[in-house]
Amino acid sequence: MTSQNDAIAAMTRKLERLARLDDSDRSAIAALPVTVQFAPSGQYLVREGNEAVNCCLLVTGYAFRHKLAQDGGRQIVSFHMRGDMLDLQHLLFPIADHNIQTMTEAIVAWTPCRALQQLAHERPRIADALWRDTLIDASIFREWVLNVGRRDARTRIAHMLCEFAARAQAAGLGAADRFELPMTQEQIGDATGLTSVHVNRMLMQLGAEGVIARRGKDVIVGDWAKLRRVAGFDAAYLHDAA
Amino acid sequence: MTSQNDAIAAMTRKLERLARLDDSDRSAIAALPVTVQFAPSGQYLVREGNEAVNCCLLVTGYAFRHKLAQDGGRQIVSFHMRGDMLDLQHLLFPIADHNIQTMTEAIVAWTPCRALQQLAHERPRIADALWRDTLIDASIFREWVLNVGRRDARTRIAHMLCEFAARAQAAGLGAADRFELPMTQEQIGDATGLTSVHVNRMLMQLGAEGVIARRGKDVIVGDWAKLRRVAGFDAAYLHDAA
DNA sequence: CGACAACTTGACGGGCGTCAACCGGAGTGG
DNA sequence: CCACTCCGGTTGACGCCCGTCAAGTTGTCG
Repeated sequence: MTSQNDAIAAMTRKLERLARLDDSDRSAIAALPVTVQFAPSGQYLVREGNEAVNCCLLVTGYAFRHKLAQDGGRQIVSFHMRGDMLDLQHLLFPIADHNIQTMTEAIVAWTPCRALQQLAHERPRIADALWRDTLIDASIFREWVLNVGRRDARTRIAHMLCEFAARAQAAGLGAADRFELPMTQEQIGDATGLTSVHVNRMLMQLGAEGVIARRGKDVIVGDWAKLRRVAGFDAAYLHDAA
Repeated sequence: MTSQNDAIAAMTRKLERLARLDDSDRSAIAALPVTVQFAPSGQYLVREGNEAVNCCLLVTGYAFRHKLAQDGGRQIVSFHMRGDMLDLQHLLFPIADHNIQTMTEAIVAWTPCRALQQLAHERPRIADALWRDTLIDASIFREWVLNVGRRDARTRIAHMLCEFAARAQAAGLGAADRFELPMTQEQIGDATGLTSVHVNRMLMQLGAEGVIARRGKDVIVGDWAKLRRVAGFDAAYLHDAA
């Protein structure tokens, strides 16, 4: 019960940041049929090739999208956190073209794609919000193409840290100079097109330079200006999603 | 005059492939205010940081999107051809987050973003078509992240060729085994995260293996099965846009 | 406290970048 | 009509960043 309300509240908060909603929009969102589910770490939420019937909202925890190359190599194409809607990329397609998997324990809320589509058809402001969210995702994908295509290992990882920190803070997670980095170094490697060994080398180097420090899964940013400089990070591509 | 009709026809054809339109949809599209422009090769159509007021349709010719890294490195994030709408990625944002540039001489048609937005609000089928188009672009971005992140040089280039051939054919350009490859090897390098020198080496190698042959700007595919195998190409991510 | 995943570190090798030279075709101007 | 220029393509030599392999350490959970 209460977790359903949490889910609705999370979605409303997210959409509210993307477009100006009125009360009737908010009550239409509240009327969505929602099923809440607990998911352990590593659970698949969407599988490539399967039909995406329900649309998934991440209420708590972290998840990531990934695709597999023919040789078995895995490429993570985005990370997701509390409040993110994970299936809008599939909203108008029958078949999923990538996988989504939890990275930690998570609570997810499912709602039928049909219901969301209908909401979008009836309510232009909600349609705009959903559409804008998918466009921000697309902008992030483009930045990732640049990241893996044209930056060296140290820069790539620094950039990934900047983006994750910015988004985490926008989602109300972590503090200005400290946030949780829930993924393993192998997952960082799969996101940046590197191996876990080399990710480790670069993280150690950034640590030795005093740019970041690590306490367990937490990252403490010692020098934001330098981290941004190393990363070549400009948050414009996040379009105020952060 | 006639080129305006060409532009409307091209857009209608494109949207028709993305959603089922009726006559009223078609006449609404035909009523869009359109300005047709000739653009020489290398012309910027959209600049990062500028406001995207008008939305651009590519009537003939080729174009590409790109972003610049801090060190001056350029990453091309997509190629575009006849019939593609180039600004839907900016439709709901004030500021462009990447550049779009022609790759050949081109004819482009401009229509106010506002007019398209309004059309989308009034006509759910057109909204679906436009939205679906942006989702396909996003799916292609994800595949490119995989391409530059997890495939070696030869595979990357082969994959890029497969995608371009598939999309060109869907756009009614080229034959089953021969198509124009309008970009320079440096542009191929910027799209695949390689240098033009290495692109050349790989193209020569694919030629020596009999997979492809080149006649000027044209590519002749000698062995489709092998090219697809080398590339690890599966067209599912194009979602029948090809 | 044992098992297992994740992290850490070192040695070595290769794929691709860098630099440099040369070639070939298309456009240009005398 | 030919010489000049320039851009793009082609090829070789060399070196480095990062992958690979392997061993050891730390941390966590049962």
